[in-house]
This record gives sequence, structure tokens and C-alpha cells, in this order.
Amino acid sequence: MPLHLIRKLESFTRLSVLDRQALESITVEKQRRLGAREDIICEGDRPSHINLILDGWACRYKQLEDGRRQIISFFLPGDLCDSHVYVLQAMDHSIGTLTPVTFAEMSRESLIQITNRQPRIMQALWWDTLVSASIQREWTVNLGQRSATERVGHLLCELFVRLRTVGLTEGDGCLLPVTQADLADAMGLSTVHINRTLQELRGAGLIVLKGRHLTVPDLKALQVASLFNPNYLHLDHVGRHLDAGAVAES
Amino acid sequence: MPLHLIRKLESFTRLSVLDRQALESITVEKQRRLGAREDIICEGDRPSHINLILDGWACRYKQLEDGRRQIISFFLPGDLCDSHVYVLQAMDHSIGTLTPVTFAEMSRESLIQITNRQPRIMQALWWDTLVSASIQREWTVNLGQRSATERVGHLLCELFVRLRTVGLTEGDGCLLPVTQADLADAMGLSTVHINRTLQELRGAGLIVLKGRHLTVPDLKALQVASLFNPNYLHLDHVGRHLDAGAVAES
DNA sequence: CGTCTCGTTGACAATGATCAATTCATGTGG
DNA sequence: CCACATGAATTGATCATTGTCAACGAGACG
Repeated sequence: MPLHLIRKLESFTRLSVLDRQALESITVEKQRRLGAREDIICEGDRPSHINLILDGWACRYKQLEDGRRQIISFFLPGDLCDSHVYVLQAMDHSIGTLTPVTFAEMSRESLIQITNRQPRIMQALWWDTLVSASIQREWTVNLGQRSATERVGHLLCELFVRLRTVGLTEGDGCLLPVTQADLADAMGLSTVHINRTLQELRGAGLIVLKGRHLTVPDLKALQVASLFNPNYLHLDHVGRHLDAGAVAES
Repeated sequence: MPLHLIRKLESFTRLSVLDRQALESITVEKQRRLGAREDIICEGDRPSHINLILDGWACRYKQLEDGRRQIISFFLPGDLCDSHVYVLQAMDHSIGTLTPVTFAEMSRESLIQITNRQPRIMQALWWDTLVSASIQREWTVNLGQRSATERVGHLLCELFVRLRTVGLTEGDGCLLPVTQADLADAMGLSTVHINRTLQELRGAGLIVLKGRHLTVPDLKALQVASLFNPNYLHLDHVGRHLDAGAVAES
């Protein structure tokens, strides 16, 4: 399995062979596998590991006392669950799987070791952390300002671009392995309205969504309709100028 | 002026006299003052400084092409605007004042110097960064799941507790120097509805809000009504166990 | 074949938005 | 001190988006 994390970090900077080997060594450390709808970490836990999603989709979520659930963010293959929470005492939210998930548990120590030895990895992981924060801010805008149609369209744009970054799209299509109820909990809408919103997007020819497969025939059009500006994903290869001794590779 | 930042960090860990002096030296470095409704940093800028709010309120915000504005977070005295953005190429959002604001511009270099010399400050700033991220997540929950009344109540709880942490409350009261339009842009509601929501909270005896002064006669009651759980602010003095050679001070 | 989850549909209710005044507070210039 | 301008808060009336409830259909699986 190609490491999606490497693919993602290389959209920021170029990694040397050593960098890649270091990152690959992480995934061997300790792999775990969970089924769909299981918790990786629960609110109140004190996490001891940093988790890297290797395969499948997971999410951060919070449950209110009366049962309402908000999905706070999606974790796709290549995403790190929490790089630095160990400073805090306890998780203020939970992390759970949406599909069956394979992930690697990295100890804090080995991560520190690797980043100390490979400063470029440190910088790339910093970039990843900052982009995650930026995505969280964009979600605030999405929930606060956009209509249901714009909101769902925006989410689909974001997921499609993020999946493309880790090499999980094929042409204009990708898998979208979550239920409409999950999308509803993420977008703060009811499942019924998610359903109607998806139909609207279908009707406008902006998406094709059947089973678990999404096609975006005209990404630009969907972006315009959803007021999606990809700048917040910071995929502009900023770090490439740091490129020093890296071998040019395909 | 007492340094609100110090007050805040001490709700996480205990600082030595040296730590405090180091932090105070920051504020001398370069102070700037802006009026209300001015931009500190604009979307697209490449920020060169880290800004510390000394006095007044500011906010992160994003403006959509069609004019809609979302306030993404509030900056209160003692808040750091952006500790680490220098990894990214350009700001994906703007930071602007809501009231007249005094802030200190810290160079990246002097911050690095200080945190290298005073590891406890480094850890405390880490804590601050992580709490900011946690607040952003809670806003996602707030906008996604809570009704208008709960949402506004929740925001007022958060602001009250944060202000109390930096010593800007007096008993059960504090200043709330923003307009209802600002609150509307932050909560994703119309100004008219913010107005009616505030009246509802007033009518329920949960808040007294007159002019720019807010009183919360029964914080616990407001918390319950708003489903506010303060755990996400991580004010539980986790770092106190790190306390080693710090002198006991009043 | 029955059960389960997920997606879909219709009818209706409710929350919050929009529009348009009006009041209130504050500050300014004459 | 008053007339006036300005921005903010408030109100009423109406509209629209989205939620709720309930039912049904389709596919997956033991």
C-alpha cells in the first residue's frame, strides 16, 4: 500500500528517500484494525498514541447530552488524528470510525525521534497541522454562512480535493463511503434535507452519486456553485523552495 | 497594565518570575494601536509577526464573494493571534478589530528565543494553541447543533469564562463591547434574530445586557440552558504538576 | 425469507430570515 | 442648549428554508 501520508506531505514539500523511509517505518510500528462505527478514542480518555489513518474513513465527533451528534471533522487515509494532544489532560471529543479502518499507532517518542532526525518531516507535519486547523475554520464558515446546497457542495469539493491529494480519486470520481446520516451530522442538517440537497445537486448536473461512488463531472462548476475557494487547503507547494538535496523522482 | 496572557497561562501552569519577565519583555517590543473596525492582517497577506492582544477585542473573519461575513473566532486581551502561520504561504482569512485595540507585535525570532530559554513557556503556549483549536471545534458543534438560544447562550458562557480567566470580569459582570451585528456574524444568525434571542435570554432571567455591560446572575443556569460544558477550555490546571522550582507567589 | 440499514418521498410545522419602520443613544456643529 | 446626523437596538409582518413525522422502497445478508 502506498503511504497516503507521504503523498499528502509531498504536496507541500519534496521528501528525500530517507524522509520517506522514516515515514514508512511509522506504519509498521503497530497497526490496528477496527470495524465501522467503533470508537478509536473516547471523550475523557487520555490518548497515549498518535494515530495515522492508513485505510478507511474516521471522524472527530461530539455528542451532546440529549443525543445530538456533531461530526467535527473527517479523517481520510493519510490523516493524523492528533499530533499534540498529549499536552492536554483529557480528550474533549471522541474519534470514531465511519467505515472499517486500519490505522497505525505511533508513540509520541518515535514521532519526536523522527522529526528530530528529519527536519523536513517536522516542517511538513507542521504544515499538515496548520492545514487541519484551517479546515476547521472553513467549516465554521460553512456552517455559519452557507445554504444547505452550498454547504453540501462545499463539503464534497473539499473531500474530493483532499482525496485527490492522497491519490484516492480516479479521474473525476471517488468513493464516498459514508451514509447520508453521517453527512447530516457533519453539516448540521437533517438526513431528509441532506437527501433533498443531494438530489438538487444531482438535478443541476453538478454531481453523480450512486451507491458509494461520487463523480464530479465539472469540479470548477461545483466549486463556483458552492463558493468553494481551495486556498484554505494550502496545496500550493509552498515548501518546495526548501528542496535541497532531494532526488528528482517521478 | 497586568499582562492578561500571563494570567491565562497560569490557569494551565505555574510560571516562575523569570518566565513572567520574559513574557513581559514581549509586550515592550513593539506596540501598535488601531481603531475599531480596522484590519490587523488581511487575507492574502504573508504575516511576519505574531500579535498579542493587549487591550480590546478583535476577531478572525472570512468574507464570501457575495459579502456574507463569518466571524470565525474572537480574540480577547491575552490572546495570541497566530503562533505558527509562518509555515503557510498566505493568510486564508483576515484578522480585524471590533473595538479599538492595542496589540504587541512579536517577531518570530524573539518568540523562538524565549521559548527555547524558558521551556515552561513553550509548553504553556502549546497549551494555548491547543485550547484555541478546541474552541474552534466547539464552534463547529455550536453552529451545527444548537438552536439560536442555546447558541448565543453558549457563546456568552464561553466569553464570560474566558474573560474571567484573564481577570476581565467583576463578580458576575463583564464588558461585552461588540454590536449585535457582530454577534450575528459570529453565530450565523441575522441581527434581528440575535436581538430576539437576547431578549429571550433576558426574559428567562439568564442574562442582563444593557449597553455594553453583561451580567450573568447565575452562570450555572446559563450553562445548563446552553448545554455548555467548560471541559473544552481545559482550565483544569493540568500543567501544575510540572511545577518544580517555581516560587509560591500570591 | 425475514430483518436491517439506508435512501427516498409527502405533508406539515417551526425556526429563523427578510423587509421596513421606528426608537434610542450618542455625538457634533451651530 | 437645541437641531440634526449617525449607528445601534428594537418591533411587526411576512416569507423561506429547513426540520419533523411517518411511511415506503431497495438492497445486503444471514
